[in-house]
Amino acid sequence: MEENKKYTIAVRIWIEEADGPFLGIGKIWLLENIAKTGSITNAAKEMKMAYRQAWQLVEEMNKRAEKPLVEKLLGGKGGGGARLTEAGERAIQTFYELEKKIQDFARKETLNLKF
Amino acid sequence: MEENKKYTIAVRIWIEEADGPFLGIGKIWLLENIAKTGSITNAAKEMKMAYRQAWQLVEEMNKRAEKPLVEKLLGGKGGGGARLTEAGERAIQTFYELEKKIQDFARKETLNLKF
DNA sequence: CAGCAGTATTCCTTTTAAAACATACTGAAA
DNA sequence: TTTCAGTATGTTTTAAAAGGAATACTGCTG
Repeated sequence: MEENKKYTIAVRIWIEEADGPFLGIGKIWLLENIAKTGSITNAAKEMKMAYRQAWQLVEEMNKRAEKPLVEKLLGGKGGGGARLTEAGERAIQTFYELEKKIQDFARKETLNLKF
Repeated sequence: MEENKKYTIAVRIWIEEADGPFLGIGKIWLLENIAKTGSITNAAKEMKMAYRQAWQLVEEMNKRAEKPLVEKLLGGKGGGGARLTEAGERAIQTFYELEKKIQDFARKETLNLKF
């Protein structure tokens, strides 16, 4: 009798826009952490990511979405911060809904993979 | 009236095994090119990939599949070559079937993405 | 037994991406 | 008008991955 390894299917989704990949799980995590911490700086720390990169991702998202997903507050009490716009909140929801549907479907389709 | 950008959903699937990602579209292409050209060398050329890397991918596939996906012929007329095993042929089929099902489903679920 | 073409394998260079560093700028509040 | 924490941005360093070069091996064939 031959060996019986276990294989599973993995699915990754992201949103494409005219200029290429627009929104995947990485940016979604960033959005969530911005919402949670109130700033890009702290979100980046939370994710052990450089502020610089986090900031660039936010810039890109805001430019390529129809309206900004993150509102940035410059200067003032506490130096400022960042928070999600309505569109930002919706983006998270939409993404996870889509992801769940597709992954559930994929799991259902997977039985007895052999290689 | 506001801008109306077009967003689409993209899906990528791959097969996981105990030690992590096992088989994705890249290795599938390699398998196809080996089948088409009869050798790893020519498959690599076709894909503008270094022989070295192609060879490593084949090694990995063969080790982690229950049985080898590629049969390698060493020396002899024409120096040898490589061809797919039954399991290799089946892997390609299985992968594309799964991919098509899931992508079709994803496309159906996508209407009117807004960000 | 020399030639050949592809496999097998090591080593070194190059490219690229990520991370780290540095430094202005902003504006509310004490 | 100085402090402060976060945003904004350029530069440099480092690390990792990709690529290329070189060499040995294999076994049929003329």
